[in-house]
Amino acid sequence: MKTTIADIAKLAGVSKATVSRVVNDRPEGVGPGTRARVKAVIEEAGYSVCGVARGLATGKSRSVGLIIPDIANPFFPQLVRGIQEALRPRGYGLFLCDSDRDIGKEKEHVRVLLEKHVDGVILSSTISDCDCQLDLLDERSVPYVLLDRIIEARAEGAGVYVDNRRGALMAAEYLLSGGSRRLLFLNGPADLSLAKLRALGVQDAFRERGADPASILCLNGDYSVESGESAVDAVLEAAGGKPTFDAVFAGNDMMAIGAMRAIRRRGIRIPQDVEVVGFDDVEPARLVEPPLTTVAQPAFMMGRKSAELLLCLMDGKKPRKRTVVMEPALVVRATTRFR
Amino acid sequence: MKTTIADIAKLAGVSKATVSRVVNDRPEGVGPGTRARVKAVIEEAGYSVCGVARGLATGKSRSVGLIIPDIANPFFPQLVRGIQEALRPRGYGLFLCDSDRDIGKEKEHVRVLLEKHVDGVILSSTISDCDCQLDLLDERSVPYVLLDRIIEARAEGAGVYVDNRRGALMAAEYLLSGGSRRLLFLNGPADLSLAKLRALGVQDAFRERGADPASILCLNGDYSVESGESAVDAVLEAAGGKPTFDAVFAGNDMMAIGAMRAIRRRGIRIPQDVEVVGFDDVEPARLVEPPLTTVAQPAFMMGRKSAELLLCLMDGKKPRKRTVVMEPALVVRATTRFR
DNA sequence: AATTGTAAGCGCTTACAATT
DNA sequence: AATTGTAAGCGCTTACAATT
Repeated sequence: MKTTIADIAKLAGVSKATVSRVVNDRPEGVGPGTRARVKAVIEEAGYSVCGVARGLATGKSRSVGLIIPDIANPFFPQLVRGIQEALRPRGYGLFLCDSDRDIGKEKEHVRVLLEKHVDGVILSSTISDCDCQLDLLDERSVPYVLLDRIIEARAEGAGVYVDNRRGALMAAEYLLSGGSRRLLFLNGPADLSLAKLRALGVQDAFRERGADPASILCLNGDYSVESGESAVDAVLEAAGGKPTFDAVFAGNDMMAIGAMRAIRRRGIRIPQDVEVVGFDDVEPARLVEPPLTTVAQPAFMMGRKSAELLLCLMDGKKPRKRTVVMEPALVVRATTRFR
Repeated sequence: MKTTIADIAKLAGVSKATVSRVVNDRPEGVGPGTRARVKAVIEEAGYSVCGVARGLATGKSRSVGLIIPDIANPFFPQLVRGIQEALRPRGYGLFLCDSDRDIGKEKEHVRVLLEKHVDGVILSSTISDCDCQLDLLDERSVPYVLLDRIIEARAEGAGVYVDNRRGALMAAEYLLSGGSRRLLFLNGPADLSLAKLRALGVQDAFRERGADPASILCLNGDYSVESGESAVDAVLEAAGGKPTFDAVFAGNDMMAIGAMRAIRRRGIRIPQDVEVVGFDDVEPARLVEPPLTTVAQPAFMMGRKSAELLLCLMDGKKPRKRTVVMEPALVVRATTRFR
């Protein structure tokens, strides 16, 4: 049977209030002798506080929810690791919710998290033009921070992102600098804000170089290897197997890897005939042949920052910056030619 | 401000008990007219039950904890997906805990989960010869199921595993059948029960073929690409760059991929000079060059099964089988020669 | 018998009072 | 002023009683 604070109180010969004070390490309000005695009894009895009773009394559950589109995409586990790193020392639990790229499930997850009375939510939303799930959070004034995926109606809200426009610009510029001109831009879903920003970044690079942005062949995938592979395959098929492009820039590494497969299957050489650049720098990027040149995101740091920001919000403090934008970095490997 | 069951009761002109009954869909005990009226009021007010108050009243939190060694290892996200699939329809929340391959953190996570009053725990432990974390669970009679990682002292307890011995046997047998005789067995950590079972499986295969199990060169890695790469590199270095083995069987795909890198860097050909077989069949396995032959684990199914088993235990029912062992399957790709 | 309400209780926290 | 205790309250569920 479980021990409660009342049992400890009786065993130590003090009131429940006193036990509560030592359990919560309140510096004021308990004499040193009493504190030691109560601590000994707690240790002895193997008592640990009941979080749900405490939660009901304080209105805080010491848990947060994380909603992501797809835990199988290796970018997200890094986010999770960063979040855990920030949360663990504070004793917060993390509810993981995979929305499976389905906005309906995402909303459902928000509802469940609300029932669980999480103190805050970190959201990497599956689409950028819907904020109804955030309305639910606002109604209950549950703080949240957006992570990786901007939601356009809340762009000014708390969030942690990479500078997507700049990351895409870096990739496109690098490709242009190597002489590539006919770009196949394999972007993510068109309605995603980060995809739009990256499209702008690619156009920036073209304009800077005096190249025509209208010449960019832009396709959309869903961030899976298959979507990248089939999109590029369709383009090659339509052109009779000859590449109508000399460079591919993909919205993530998995699609880039898919593109590489479609390209190499046709006997087209990477990087001699076609250069390829990805985005994210997940582990598979450096394992494929040839190793993938990509725009790295500091995923672990982004996760950690988002949790720190949320912690700050949950403490009722004003963060110095509500929106933090992190720097991408081009990692040159072997799917691009030597410059 | 938040609406409570008392607010709804007042608005609908009924007692809290009645509201509670309709919220929980108790078939008996509420007249159809009342039920409809209360439902309308709930809808109108946007009320949702407070899980923590309910949890205190019922002693159930409708949440479970999952502890895994490393979410960045692509095998585990599949487990997570399977678990979520089983949990979501029942409205259970999932606390994700990454032990970071550290038994100390693992124990700490159990303590935190106990404070959160989870109704059950799924544990993929980082070592096999310690069950002190399970003692904590037993003391509070919190049901748990072991997943993927057996803990030897509780081998008879609820658990979901793949048939590791048989999986290893299949891999070794396939290598022997192709004529490979000098095996480098790149196993996982030696104290892991599943690693011991796989070692037995490899020996079984050798004995069946009349080969000498003592001839197996066995090394241990930590399931990372780096550990596989450096282990094989050290062996090659010691032998002056010439392979002293004609086949590698690795304890997971990531180590197999590391081994491939070390091998190819020396100009040794796969599969002509050395065959390689992995374990797990995670996504990177089919993306590397050449695509990796591997022993597939039904990770998604294993996750789902473990959650179903836990659900069963939490409902206080006796599961038909406390231990479920799933079948591995050899997936032949291109790191082994054509048979 | 079906419907509805009363009231206690789940295990904590914390404002306030009482004691030293 | 520092230490300790009293008692109410957090928002539910549910056994039991009361009503129709």
